[in-house]
Amino acid sequence: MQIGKHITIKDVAQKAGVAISTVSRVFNGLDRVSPETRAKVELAVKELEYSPNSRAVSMITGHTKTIQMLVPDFVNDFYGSVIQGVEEVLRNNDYMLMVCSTGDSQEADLSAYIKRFFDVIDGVIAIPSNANIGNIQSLGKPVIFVDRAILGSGIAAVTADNAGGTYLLTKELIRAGHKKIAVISGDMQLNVGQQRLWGYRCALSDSGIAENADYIACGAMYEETGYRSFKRLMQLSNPPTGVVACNNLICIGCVRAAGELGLRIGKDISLVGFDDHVLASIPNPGITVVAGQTIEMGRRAANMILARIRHKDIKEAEVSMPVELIRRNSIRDLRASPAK
Amino acid sequence: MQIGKHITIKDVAQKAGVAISTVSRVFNGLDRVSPETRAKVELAVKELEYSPNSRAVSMITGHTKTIQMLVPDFVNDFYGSVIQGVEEVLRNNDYMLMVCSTGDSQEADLSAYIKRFFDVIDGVIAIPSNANIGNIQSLGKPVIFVDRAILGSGIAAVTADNAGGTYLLTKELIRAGHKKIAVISGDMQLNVGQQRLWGYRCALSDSGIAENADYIACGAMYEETGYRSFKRLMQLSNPPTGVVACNNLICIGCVRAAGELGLRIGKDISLVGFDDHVLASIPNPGITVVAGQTIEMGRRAANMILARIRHKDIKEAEVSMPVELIRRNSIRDLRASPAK
DNA sequence: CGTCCTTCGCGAAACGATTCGATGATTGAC
DNA sequence: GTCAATCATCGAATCGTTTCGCGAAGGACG
Repeated sequence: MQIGKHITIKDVAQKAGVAISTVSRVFNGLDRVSPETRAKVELAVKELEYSPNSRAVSMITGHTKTIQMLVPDFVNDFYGSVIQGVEEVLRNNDYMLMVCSTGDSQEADLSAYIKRFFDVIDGVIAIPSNANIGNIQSLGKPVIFVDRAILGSGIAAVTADNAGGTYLLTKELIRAGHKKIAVISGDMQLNVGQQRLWGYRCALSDSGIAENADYIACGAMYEETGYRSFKRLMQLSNPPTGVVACNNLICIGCVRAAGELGLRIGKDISLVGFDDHVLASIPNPGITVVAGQTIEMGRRAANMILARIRHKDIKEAEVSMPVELIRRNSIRDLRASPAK
Repeated sequence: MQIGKHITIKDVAQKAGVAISTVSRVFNGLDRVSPETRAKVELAVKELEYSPNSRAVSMITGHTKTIQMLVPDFVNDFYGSVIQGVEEVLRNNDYMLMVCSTGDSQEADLSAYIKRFFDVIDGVIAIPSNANIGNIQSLGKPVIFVDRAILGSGIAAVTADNAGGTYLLTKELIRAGHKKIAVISGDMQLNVGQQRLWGYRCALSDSGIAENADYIACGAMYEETGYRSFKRLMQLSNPPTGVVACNNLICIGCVRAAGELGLRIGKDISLVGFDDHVLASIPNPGITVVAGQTIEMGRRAANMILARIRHKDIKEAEVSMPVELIRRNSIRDLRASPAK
């Protein structure tokens, strides 16, 4: 309608014939206002289509109703799901979501990103890409990690049941008669990498299978890691018959490598993965995975940060979300027919 | 460090022994300041680690250095790529990115989302999910559409060469000897749906192939549409031998349906798609697609909005980005061996 | 030596809201 | 009828900046 100036509280006050402070009081409703005055003001507000300028409000009140979210990138749809959950909750609570990608770089310092926009945010939700978080907790604003936690950082996190997930996955291979099982995991500085490897180890030792150092590959949680490690594993003189891929990207890398090597998944090689994704869900052959509720993880994180903003004294808590095994056709049953 | 109050310009002024306005001037460097004074101030700024409060700045200057981005959702990695490009440019220009998902709903009114945060943004970049854009251009802030344009809305847009893409795709099928070619496209209200269908039609008529109404399916650009339409097409008494899927999701739906029907892509049925995605790029069999530079589209849009913020008088312009054909193995060559 | 002009720095107003203490009107009790 | 208490409303200060107008100092010139 009007391209020019925006309606201010002053305009409303003038139109309603009351003081500025009175208009403010009918909005924030702390103090009592007589019914007639309130009616006059509300009429003016409606006619003028007034809504308070949030910048001005935040100067006084100190809060901006904005949460900053830091993710490694936006292209991985796993991160996308988390953002989706966060944004949903925030929107319903009249908060805004500011996003920032930190990139893959191992040196990216999270606290630098936060400092940059420090004065316009009330809190931070981050998916850290490394353990380099600077003096994040001294910033004085609530921070929550999602998907990955940083051990000993004292920062609350919402994660998947990492160890439980790879345990299930590995057990599934063992149940089908596999003994030579490899794992491809990520950075050991992050809990995801550590815990997912740990679940694999537990499953092995529970079943009395000895670990083989050659079968353990660690890198970063990227497709490249999966691709390279898979090829290396297959070139071993005594290659594994089953592979546990510790995230969606690694799994995709494995599939790509298998394709190039002419290995049929579910027949020549068995593959299971952490996190569900399109490639795994299409029955060709369809890959057995454990899947967490990624959107729900985002929702939880958002609710946690909101709670911390409202009540400053909430202490750290780690939320671990259950994962579910989705059986598909990527495991060859070695009990039926002997290994090739 | 200090949990309590933040450092203000006042603290800097006091420490440097100058007036507040002087500090401001060394920051904004419009007016001249003597070298010694400047040095004193800069020292104080460094020691105190001062940075101006952007809320206060924006109260005066009127701009917030924040762009709002509206997307249907965050899970589709196509949208993710666009966001990635936008965010990259914005970050490098010291702008912030606020995101909001509008959902799939056909009634979602874009201008309502914008109004909600109107006073904290300088401009809007949107991927509209329908043609219901309200009185968006009367808002008085620059708006750019990405991926999809709305015909006759008078709003600038960055899109892929839609017609050109499906033209290439369809031609590729024709070149391999296909004559019975179906297309699955999206909403005809949006230019994507229209133009992609148009490219298919042009390719057909250029090659003297008559259109068959049964072979044209329109829905929404979702997996469900691809899945259903593909199944319907295959149940026709005279089914097509080739299918053009007009976006990544539709293509995924087709692959899923083909799998369920036991049809092998590249053998029993030929499939080509608009937009690249993981499923298409894995050689199993690998799907021929046309791919736009999605991240680049986001970058362009961001640069356009920045330009419009700085120079208010830029008039509308439609940017169409070229697409590239990526040949893989999803087309059966009918010239070599007769159709089964 | 006085005047004028330039340069540098200061103080105050303004942006749009919240909030607290003050004011004036109304009411109730004695 | 007087005084105190209550209630609705108002005005002013405040948040942290930018920006404009003005004054002081100092150099150039007649």
